[in-house]
Amino acid sequence: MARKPGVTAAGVKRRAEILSKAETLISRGGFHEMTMDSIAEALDISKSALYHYFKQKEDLLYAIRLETLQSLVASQQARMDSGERCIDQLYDLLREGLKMVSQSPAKYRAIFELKQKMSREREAELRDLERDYFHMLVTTVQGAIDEGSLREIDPLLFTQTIISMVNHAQYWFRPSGRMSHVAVADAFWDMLISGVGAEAPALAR
Amino acid sequence: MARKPGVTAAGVKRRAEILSKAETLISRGGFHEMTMDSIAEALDISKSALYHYFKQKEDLLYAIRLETLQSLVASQQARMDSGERCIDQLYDLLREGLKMVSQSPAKYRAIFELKQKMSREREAELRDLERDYFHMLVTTVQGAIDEGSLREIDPLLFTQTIISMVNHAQYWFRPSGRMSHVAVADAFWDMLISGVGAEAPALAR
Amino acid sequence: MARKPGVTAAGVKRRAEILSKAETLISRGGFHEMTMDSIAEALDISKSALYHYFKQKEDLLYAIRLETLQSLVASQQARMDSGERCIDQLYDLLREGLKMVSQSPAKYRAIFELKQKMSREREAELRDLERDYFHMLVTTVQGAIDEGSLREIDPLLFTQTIISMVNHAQYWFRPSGRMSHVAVADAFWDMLISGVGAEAPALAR
Amino acid sequence: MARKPGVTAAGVKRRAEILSKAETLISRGGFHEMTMDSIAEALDISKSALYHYFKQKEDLLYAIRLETLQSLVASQQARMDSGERCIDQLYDLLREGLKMVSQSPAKYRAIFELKQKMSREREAELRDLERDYFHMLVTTVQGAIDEGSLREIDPLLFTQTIISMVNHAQYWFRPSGRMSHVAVADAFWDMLISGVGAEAPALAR
DNA sequence: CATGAATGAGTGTTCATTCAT
DNA sequence: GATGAATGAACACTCATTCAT
Repeated sequence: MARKPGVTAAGVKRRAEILSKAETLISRGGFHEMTMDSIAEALDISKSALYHYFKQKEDLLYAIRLETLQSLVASQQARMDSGERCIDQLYDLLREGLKMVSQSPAKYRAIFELKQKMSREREAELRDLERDYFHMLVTTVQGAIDEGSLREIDPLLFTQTIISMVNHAQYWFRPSGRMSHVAVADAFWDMLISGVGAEAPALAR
Repeated sequence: MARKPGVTAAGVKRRAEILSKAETLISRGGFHEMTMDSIAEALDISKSALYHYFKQKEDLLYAIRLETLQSLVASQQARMDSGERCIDQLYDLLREGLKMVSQSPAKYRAIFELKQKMSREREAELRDLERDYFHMLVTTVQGAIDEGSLREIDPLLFTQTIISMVNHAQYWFRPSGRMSHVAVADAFWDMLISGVGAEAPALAR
Repeated sequence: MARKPGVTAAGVKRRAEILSKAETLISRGGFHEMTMDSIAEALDISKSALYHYFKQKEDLLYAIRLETLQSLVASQQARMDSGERCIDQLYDLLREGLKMVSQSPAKYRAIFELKQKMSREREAELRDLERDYFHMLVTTVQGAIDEGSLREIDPLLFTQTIISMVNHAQYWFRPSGRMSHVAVADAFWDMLISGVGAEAPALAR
Repeated sequence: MARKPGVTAAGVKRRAEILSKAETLISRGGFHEMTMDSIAEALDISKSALYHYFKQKEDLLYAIRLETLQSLVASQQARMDSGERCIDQLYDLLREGLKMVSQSPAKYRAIFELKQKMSREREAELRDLERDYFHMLVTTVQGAIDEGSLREIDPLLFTQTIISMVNHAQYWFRPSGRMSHVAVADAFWDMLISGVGAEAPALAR
């Protein structure tokens, strides 16, 4: 795990501050804007102090991705444990996802753009976690099919569709725009569930 | 004018080689992995030769984004001029987009992740081009509604949905996977048009 | 504050070494000959170590000019506080100036040729210091007039004359030459005070 | 001599344009601002064309210094041939010098700051020319002493004094200031000839 | 725990110069 | 004569990382 044990209370706090600042720096300017120097300067501590808590830059990246993924997994687990219908869980996922993207794009960048520069083992570990998360979602989609809420579609592709919508929102959604994130979620959901075709689905192909 | 590049046939070729190599480097590793050094080394030319064709790194980025956007605009324009039904144009867009993403992810990174580090004017110029492209798509969606192929949905959100699907595919689609890009396009299209809800749309909300 | 330089005794020493070496390099070859590389190499330290003490080349230039100006101001202040007659202070200024120019031309280059390439604020700050120094000299000249040692001449022009003599000496004076710097100062002083005209000043105009 | 023969009339003109532009670039920004690139760009010709007329940067510098010195020598020679009294020639020298410095500081920078980076022979050649010029001035000063216009002073030091005044003026004189260059010349001249001491020369030393 | 000192490998960029056409 | 192509050496500056105290 390679984490410095936050023995002191102050130490634990510091560690959290560092992680938080790192995320902030990633959120504006992306991956390469987050330098050890900039973190140290922003927190007004010495670079050496930084290396006390994270002995490599990779450790920081790893911690961010790990915690983000774990929180995603935890939220979904909570939904799955809630007894809600699967179809409702999926709607919640979409809405909460859009909320998160609009509030802290860094989180999503962390997941999708930080994959580089990590040691084999850690990369594998995180990839597994991601896979676990993806499987949870797919399972929920399958559950929605089984419970009769969704028709017989490809569960993987539908999962990717939801993720696409959420993830891509970071590039266009503005909280100050004409629609709230809830309104967007509802509109997306309506299109997904009912389809966009006219009555007689005179579709190409 | 005393300008440099692309007067000689050899020069034109070199410029193209550089651009192509730059795209390749962006496609694996993203923005910061494309260094002037790495391009020069990969093409086995001196860095100074590089600077003969592009006076700044930014110029390279600009050229890539510009040419990519222009080709996207041109394809869509071609579709709009073809006399095809709008709904069919949209399907083509989805399929061609997935094909492009799967074949050269760099193109899409170029559009969505290269936006930083550009001078005001150029950023504005590209943003306008992007807006133009987006408007073309929205217009086509509206056309599909008007021609009776799509029901009355929000044209902007549906456009974003298609773009999301295409763009996000760079993160998960593998040409060697179980489905071809055409199969994915068809499956996506089916979900979008017919909706994913079961008969009795006993949906949440 | 997390600032770097000059906390350790060793650090203070290094900083001084760097400044000194920078002055030396400026003295032979002027502004552009003083490169960060050449300083680092001459001191046998890494360039990064240099940047530990001075974050920009400009900072080095600034430090040199600042310290030089401050020492000039301090010397003149000392003379003004000494109770000496103003006329004697001016002679001292001339003699000390010639001494300084002959011993370390870099100091004077620093003042008169390093003005470029500095940020607005710093340039302004140094310009103010220069102005202060100039005003001190002018005040002393005026004092010499008031005390009856000089006739009613333009104080500014006479101040410029003294500065001219001192500054230009860097281009011709050699300590190994036929006259010592004291002899030069005396000869200059004699010409200035008594004038160079013959008895009957049969001057042009 | 190494000059490209300006065979064509257009060629001669080009050469002059280049020299002129080079001087302009030196005048603002000093020696290192004059790059072969900047000259070529400013004149809208290719760098290769530049190298047609001056095959090294040094040739340009040499040409500038040479022509400047030659024109200085020529002016002084003209004065010496004019039959004017030596003392009047010296006044003219001061006034013309101040005029030149105020109008084109580049000329003076060329003389005093361009000395570096020149091959042995050329440096020697120019140094000789400078020496010749200096000797002409010294001779004129001696002539003024001999003709009874100046008292018995050190001719070399007085010559340096005049040069100092002229040369240093580039650092403080502004044509738009309170005094014209003629007024400055007159004031300098008055101080020099009559001296600045009060009646009873109760001077230090 | 924390700091300042120090480093090596880049990273974008400039510049004088050469050469084939 | 003139141009575009190409180069190598420098240059200011950055960044992740190590170490003694």
